[in-house]
Amino acid sequence: MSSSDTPGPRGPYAKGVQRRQEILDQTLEVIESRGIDGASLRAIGEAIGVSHAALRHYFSSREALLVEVLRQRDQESVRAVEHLPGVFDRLTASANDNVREPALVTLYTTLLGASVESGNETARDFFSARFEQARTDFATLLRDELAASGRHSDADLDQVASLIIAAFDGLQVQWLLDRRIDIAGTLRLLERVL
Amino acid sequence: MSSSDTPGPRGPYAKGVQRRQEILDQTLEVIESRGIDGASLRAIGEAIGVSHAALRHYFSSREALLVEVLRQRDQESVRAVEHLPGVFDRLTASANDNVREPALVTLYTTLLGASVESGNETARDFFSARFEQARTDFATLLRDELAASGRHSDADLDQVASLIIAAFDGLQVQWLLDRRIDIAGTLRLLERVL
DNA sequence: GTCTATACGAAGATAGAC
DNA sequence: GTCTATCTTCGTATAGAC
Repeated sequence: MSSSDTPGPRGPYAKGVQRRQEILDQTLEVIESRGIDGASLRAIGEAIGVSHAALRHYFSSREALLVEVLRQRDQESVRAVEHLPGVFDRLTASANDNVREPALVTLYTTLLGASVESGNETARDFFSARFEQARTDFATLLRDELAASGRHSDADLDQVASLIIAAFDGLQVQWLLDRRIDIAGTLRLLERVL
Repeated sequence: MSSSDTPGPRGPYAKGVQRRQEILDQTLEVIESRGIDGASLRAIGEAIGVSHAALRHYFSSREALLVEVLRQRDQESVRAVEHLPGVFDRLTASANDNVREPALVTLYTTLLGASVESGNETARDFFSARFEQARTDFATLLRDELAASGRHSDADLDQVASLIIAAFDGLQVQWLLDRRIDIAGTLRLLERVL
C-alpha cells in the first residue's frame, strides 16, 4: 500500500478524511446494489458525484479501495465480538452477523480468491497478515480457555487455529452457494477436536 | 501431419477434438508461466498459434474455458484417489497431490472466489454441483466406514462432510499464502469429530 | 467446421490542465 | 483536489474466407 491510501504524515485534513470515508461507504453500497463486478471505479464515482480519476487521489488502485472497505468492516466485526468469553461463542456470533451481510461475505470471498494471484499484492498482504494474526489469537485463546477450565488437549493448538479459520472461510463459501448450509452449527463440531 | 490433408466428410471432427484438448492443455501451461491474470484469450491463442477469436469456437467464454480446465483436472484428481479405502487417506493423498500443482490450486481458489459474484454463472454452477456431490459422497463414505468398523458417531454426517470440504478448501488458501501450512496434517485433526 | 480479421464497449491506469 | 482526455488491454461479437 502506498502513502496515498492513508492520510499523510502531517495529519489528516478534515475534508479529505470525510471524502475518503464517503468513498468507502459508497463503495459498499454500490457493491450491495450492483455486485462487485458492477462496482467499477466509474460506477462508484458516479454514485458520489465525482469522476473515477478522483477516487485514485485517495486509493492507489481499485484493489486497494476494496481491501480498505473490507479491512474497516472486518475490524468492526472483530470488535463487536471480542467481549464474548469463549472461542466458539465468538465464532457463532461472527457467523450470525455475517449471514446478515451477504454483500460483505461476498466481498471477502472474492478478494480472498483474487489474493492468491500474482498482481494482487494489496489483497495478498492483507490476508496474509490477517491469517497470521488470527492463527496466533485463536491459539492463545484456546490455550487460555483450556487452562482456565482445567482441561487438557494433546492437539497442536496452532493447527487447530488454522483449522478453525479454514472451516469458517470454507463454510461461508458453501453458504454463499447454498443458503441451506448452517455455518455456526457446523463449526460447533470443531469443539470435538480439542 | 494428419488425415485432414484430404478433407473428406469422413472424420468425426478429429481435428476439432484434438484442438479443443490442445487449448485446455495450453491454457494450464500459460497459467503456470504467466498466472491466471496473464492467461488472457490472446495470450493463450498466441501460445497455440491461433487468433484469440478461434478459442471462442470451442468455448463460449473465457470463464467457461477456465472452468473446463479445472473440471478435467478435478476428475483426474478424484480418479487418482478413489481406490484408497479411507476418507482421510483420500484427503491426505489429494492434499499431497495438490501441493505439487500450485497453479491448479490457484486456479481452483480463484474460480471459487469468482463464482460467488453474479455474472459468473458457469463457475457457480460448477462449484454448486461439485459441493453438492462431494457432500453426499463424503457423508456416504463416512457412514459406510463407521458401520464397517463397528463404530458409531452421534455427529450429523452431512455436516461433517460439509466441514471436511470447507476445511480442505480453506487450508489450501492459507497454504497458498503461507507454504508453512500443513494441509494434510491439519485435516487429520478432523478424525476426532467422529 | 475451422479460423482470421476486425470492431465495439468497458475497464483500470495515467498525464497534465485548472 | 478534481477534471478531461487518452492509453492499453480486455472479453465479446460479427462477417466472411476456406
